[in-house]
Amino acid sequence: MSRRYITTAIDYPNAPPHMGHAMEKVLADVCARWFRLSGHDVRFQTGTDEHGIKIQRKAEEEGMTPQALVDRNVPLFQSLYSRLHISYDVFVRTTDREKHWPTVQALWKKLQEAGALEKRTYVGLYCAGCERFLTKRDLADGTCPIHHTAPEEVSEENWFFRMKEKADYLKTLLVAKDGYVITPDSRAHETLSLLEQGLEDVSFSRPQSSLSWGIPVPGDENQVMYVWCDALTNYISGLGYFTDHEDKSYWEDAEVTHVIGKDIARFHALIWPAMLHYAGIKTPNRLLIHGFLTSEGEKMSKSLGNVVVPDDVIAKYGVDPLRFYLSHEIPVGNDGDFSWKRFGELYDAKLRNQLGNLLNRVLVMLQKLGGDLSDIQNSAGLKSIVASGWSMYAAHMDAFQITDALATDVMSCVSAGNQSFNDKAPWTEKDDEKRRVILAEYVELLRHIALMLLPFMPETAQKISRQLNVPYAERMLEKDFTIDTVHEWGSLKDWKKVGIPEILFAPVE
RNA sequence: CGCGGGGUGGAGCAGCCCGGUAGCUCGCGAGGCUCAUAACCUCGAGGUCGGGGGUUCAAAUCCCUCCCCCGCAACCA
Repeated sequence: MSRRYITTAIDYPNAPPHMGHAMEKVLADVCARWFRLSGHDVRFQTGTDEHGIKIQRKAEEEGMTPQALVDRNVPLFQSLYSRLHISYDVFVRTTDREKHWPTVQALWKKLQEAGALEKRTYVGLYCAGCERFLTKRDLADGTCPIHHTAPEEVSEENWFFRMKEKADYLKTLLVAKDGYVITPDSRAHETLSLLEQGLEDVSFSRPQSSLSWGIPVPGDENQVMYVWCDALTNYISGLGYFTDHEDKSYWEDAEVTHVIGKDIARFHALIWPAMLHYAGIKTPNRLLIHGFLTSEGEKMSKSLGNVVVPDDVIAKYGVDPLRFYLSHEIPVGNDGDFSWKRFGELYDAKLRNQLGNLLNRVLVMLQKLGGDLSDIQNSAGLKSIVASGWSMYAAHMDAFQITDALATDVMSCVSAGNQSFNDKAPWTEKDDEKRRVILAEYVELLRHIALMLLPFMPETAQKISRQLNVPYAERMLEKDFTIDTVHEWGSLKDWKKVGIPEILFAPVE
């Protein structure tokens, strides 16, 4: 058994969560559940990034303190994730002064000791209307595109992170692909290309006067940390680094995977390893980078009015169909689309007609014969379908190709089941005992399908297993449940009888 | 020359790195079955793989070039 530590990005709670948030968490959860199921000792962490100017401003607009704003919004994320059955172990809030701040401030000091930080004067183009610095790229004809005024040159003191120093180190790290992997490859290439273009040192703090909602820089009370040292550090503050409850085992002795979106890929790929290297901490093992969701083919935006709220989908179809859609439709690394039409098609074709119907047709017939399961055979050749299904499935899951695992490997077991069932045509068999023995094979097939579905649709996996009356059904969602002893054909000797068939996925609309 | 992604049957995608009968899902049409959630199974129609040029016995796949689309990133302007 090896240790695995998997994290998501921490969300910015200046507004309620949307489908993009759900997608990332489901992806990470599918991975975490697969890790556990295949016998690893897993720690899964998520959280919220609660500081920064946007929160500060949003709070002002709403006439409340920033703390009150995040205290109001963070539970929206937590409650969504609990409804989505995101099986995280730790939830880090960057405003947590007990658990998060001490690590961040300690890391800051380490960086300082290592010579990574240097105070400089930053000169930038400041737009008074926006109350922020603009880059040349933001400008339209030399003026702010929003306020149409020329920004003024303003200088302020910042602590800078000496990123340039680590360019060679990072290049070596990326090229070696040894212990530090960026998935998918295209993102690794992009990162290298960024490196080739040359790195700039990064502003790590702002004066209190321009950013007050953040963690104070230790030993320099007029400075507040900018996002990087604050937010990225959540990955180790959740492990209590540099405190008296430090647990390095899930970092030093674990395979560390950060699941993040493409928007923050470059920061995770460059700044974070550089920080860790300065501080003498090992780099994470893998960045798993996902794309973005569009809605009905267009960019999700408030002004277009096409922002999809996970709750609407959950209310209509339920949690597992949503998890299924996200895992089935959007290959890791690609952008994906959320389409109600496509959702409905998938729900009907895959979940109701193929999966639900297979379960039902088998179970109803067997139940009429008393449901006895003794003597599970392999006359329909299902054993080899299951065996090769498991092997492809495991390979895909281990390679984070979860779309292939679900859409190809699991669904082809389902489809092979329906196919074989038609060929065998047990309803034409007049001898009850012979018919029962045939049916028992399909029940065993379904047991395996449910196991394979577990990372994707935990609740459904359990429902199927309950209908099948599998002995482990009640404990299969526990974190120490593994497939180790149960993924072999006919391995369940104490399984005697099936349960009551029920409709798994009801028609919607 | 900013960077990146993409253009494959009606729709959505895979295949491209490592050239060799163009594949999957949905949808559509015909037939079969009737155990089952009008579900299941089989067969079929439909593509000169964005255009042009090159390399090669052979190109969706490699090289050059042109055209077109989408982002530069998540609710915030």
